[in-house]
Amino acid sequence: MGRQPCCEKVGLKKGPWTAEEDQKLVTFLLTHGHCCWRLVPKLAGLLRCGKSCRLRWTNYLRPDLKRGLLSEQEEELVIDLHAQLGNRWSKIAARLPGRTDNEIKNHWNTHIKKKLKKMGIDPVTHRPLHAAQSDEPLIHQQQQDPPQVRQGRCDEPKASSQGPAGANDDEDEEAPVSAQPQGAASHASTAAAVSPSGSSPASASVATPGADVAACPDTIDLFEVDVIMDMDWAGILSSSGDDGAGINVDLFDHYPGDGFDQQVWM
DNA sequence: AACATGGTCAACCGCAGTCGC
DNA sequence: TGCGACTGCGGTTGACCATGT
Repeated sequence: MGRQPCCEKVGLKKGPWTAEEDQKLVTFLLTHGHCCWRLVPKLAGLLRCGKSCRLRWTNYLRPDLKRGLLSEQEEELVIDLHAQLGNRWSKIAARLPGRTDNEIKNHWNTHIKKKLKKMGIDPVTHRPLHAAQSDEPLIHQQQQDPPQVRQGRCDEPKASSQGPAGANDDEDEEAPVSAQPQGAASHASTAAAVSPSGSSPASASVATPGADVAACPDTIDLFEVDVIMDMDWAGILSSSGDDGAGINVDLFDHYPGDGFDQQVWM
């Protein structure tokens, strides 16, 4: 028997997020954090599944996200990391603070791939195209092993299995920069890192969190995302009913007075 | 000016891994 | 130990926008 779908599909909205939905989600997460994503949409008053909320948050709404094109340096790093890690975008993203796996994946597929091909390099093997089948050494020298990780995680037994090469599977700990994939990455640095360039088409209509920070209540340090994530959910849940169905939380109650200007988010 | 084509990127889908009971 | 629930990840899709004809 198959697993239940991640959410009851009935009545749930799909497709692009509206500014209003973004606002609800951001407001809720910044206020309460999330205990389990499944509950977030219910508590936040969204007709979305938790998965969709998580994706929207991690790929677009997180305050510590950089926006705009990858710099030359970042691009080089991506190529380098791809040569070592293969299509493990989340691992690669962990090395680029403020960038998401989705963003890097898209950039790879649309820009870097072409660029490499133009340069005569096979984007998969990172070898010169004409020598793709030969035993010629890889372009990126730091590869001790052939790209055994090739396409995705399925090739390795599992990350936690203390992989064959301990040296290789602990990228996480040796990551020079904030390797935490989630908001934990860089509270202090996030403020500086946030650069809501708003170059994305969608960003014109949705929140640009970095800019909004100042408008949020001072009771919440918006960059303490991971702290927020540890907030008292039990209390929230109990105060809002436990079946989640009849939850009726006024999201903006948590913003004292007019300290939070909803319009700022738009 | 209208249409066609290509590029970009946000969002979805489904599978795999992890955790708790 | 097995099972189910939940989360995370990578691949893919489709809508939107820009450019070319």
